[in-house]
Amino acid sequence: MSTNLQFWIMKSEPDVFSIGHLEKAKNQTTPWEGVRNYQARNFMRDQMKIGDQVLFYHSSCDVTGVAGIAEVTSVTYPDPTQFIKTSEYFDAGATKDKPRWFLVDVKWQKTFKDVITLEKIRTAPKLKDLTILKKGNRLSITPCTEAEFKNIISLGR
DNA sequence: GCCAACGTTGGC
DNA sequence: GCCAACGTTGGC
Repeated sequence: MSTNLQFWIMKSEPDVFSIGHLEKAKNQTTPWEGVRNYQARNFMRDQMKIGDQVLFYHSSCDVTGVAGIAEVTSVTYPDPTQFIKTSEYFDAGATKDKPRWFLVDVKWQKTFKDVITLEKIRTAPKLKDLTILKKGNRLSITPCTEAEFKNIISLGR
């Protein structure tokens, strides 16, 4: 594994878009559209690279936690939904010349048999510094270390 | 449904 | 540039 790869946790509400949706999507790939937070946007625009590994997190649902693995499969490009007037993600302040929102494509890799629950993650001593566990953290995209990434996956075994 | 925490907006 | 008001996130 190349050492310049980065590791991420990306949240999605499974009622809207789950790991199952991603697995069944065309090419098992989706543009990660709808992010309207500057910090999360900046991660996609400035830091994500093809091959980066993603933990797919289910939020605001019955069983919250990491539901599977995905991978970044595109370079950054403007989120097309910001230009679509009828879209809930439409942004009147964005133009094609000066887009405001950027995204990457994400491809399905694996769906865990059981969701690795937030509770399990929270009680793992090695994961005590994980960003999503910090008080008040609501960011939908956060980086994690390779060690944290592997530790989370190991909780499912 | 509640509510803490955070981000954004807009008046000044 | 400050900050109050408002909107959103997301666990519970």
